[in-house]
Amino acid sequence: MARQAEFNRDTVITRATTVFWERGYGKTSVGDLVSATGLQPGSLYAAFGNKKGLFLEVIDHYNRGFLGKVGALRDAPGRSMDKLEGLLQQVVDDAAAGDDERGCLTVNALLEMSMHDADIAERLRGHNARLRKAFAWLIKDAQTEGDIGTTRDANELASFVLNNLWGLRVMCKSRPDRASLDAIVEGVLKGLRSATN
Amino acid sequence: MARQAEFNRDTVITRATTVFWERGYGKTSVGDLVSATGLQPGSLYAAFGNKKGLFLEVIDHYNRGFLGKVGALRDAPGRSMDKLEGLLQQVVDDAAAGDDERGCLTVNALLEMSMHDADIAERLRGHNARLRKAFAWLIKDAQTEGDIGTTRDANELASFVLNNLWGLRVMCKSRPDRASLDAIVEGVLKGLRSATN
DNA sequence: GCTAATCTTGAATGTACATTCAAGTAAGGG
DNA sequence: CCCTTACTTGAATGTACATTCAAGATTAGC
Repeated sequence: MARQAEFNRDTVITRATTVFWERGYGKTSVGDLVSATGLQPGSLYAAFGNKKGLFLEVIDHYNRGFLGKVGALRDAPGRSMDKLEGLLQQVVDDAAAGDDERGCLTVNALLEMSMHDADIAERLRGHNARLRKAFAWLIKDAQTEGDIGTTRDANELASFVLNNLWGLRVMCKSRPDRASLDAIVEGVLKGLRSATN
Repeated sequence: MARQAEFNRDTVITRATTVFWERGYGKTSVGDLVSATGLQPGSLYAAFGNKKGLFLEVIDHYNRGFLGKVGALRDAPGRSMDKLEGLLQQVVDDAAAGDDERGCLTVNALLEMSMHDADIAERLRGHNARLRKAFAWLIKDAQTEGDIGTTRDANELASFVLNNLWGLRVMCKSRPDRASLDAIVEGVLKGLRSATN
């Protein structure tokens, strides 16, 4: 009965993600998005409402991805403590390689936007809460496996881990040395483990 | 031989700090700065070159302040380990009060600008390095006082502490609960202390 | 009280931007 | 093959902004 859209929504979101991630929200112009996605302003606005609408979908998509990764890790075989270490190590590797000066889209967005846009702030806070819960599950597993003591609450320990993850996402912006990054991972693991008793 | 300036440079910088801190660099217009400082565009440009020049002076001023605080702490009486805990606790108190959703001007600026402006990025990296050194001195003191083991390098442990400080500056943007914040401080202290042996 | 030097004022300049909209284009049912 | 419905195009709109500049104001030495 009507003409069908020529673009694929996921492809557009993925391409928009790259631009927002590299430039931040404020510095990304609609023109940049037009170039990156191949959609003209009219189509972009018809599909996403406005720049902010597209951005919200972008951060949702991004967080679903990361959350999925942590969830999948939980189902994978191996000790949970090793999985946690592996996750941190991966962030450290990216930071050390200098590839990832972009940091984390969520952290970038949180710092840039939370004071200025209540909708974006709320969305990001929700994502953070879900991510913490995912880490808490992993920590609970490590507690039942005996690698972390049960005297401390898993949710609170998850906040400690998350805090260091966010820290690393800030650190990577100032090209830190490898030894320091390794010391951070070591510090986190000791901070977790020493609750064993 | 010539007319003298009517404004006080430090006052202008302090007022500009407030605006940049609340709004970020990109969202702060020169108009905002004109309102906040009382200087007209012409005077502002004569005194600081441009918006970026003023911002550079603002972050220098801000960091001198924080660095001075850590330096003064070192000369104060008491155990260094307690001083470190006190510093973290202060950030936690601010975050828990919800006063300080502004976070840290340096962290905000690092995330907003490091990818887009090499001058600002370099300046901030320098400040970070100096801050880490200040923490390393405090940790060295704690090592000689016997509260932290000497098997691990003080600079690397300082990175771990700094990492958590940066993390807290991100955390405070999503209104975290008190218990989690306390758990973070506890995690850092255990991560440091467990090196004692 | 004149001159030279500097500061202050605020309107003007030019650019970049988010968003809108009217005209053109495809697709499928009748 | 026509009509309805929806998508696409890209120029137009209006606003917000960083920076400049010419005209006026203030100081200190002479």
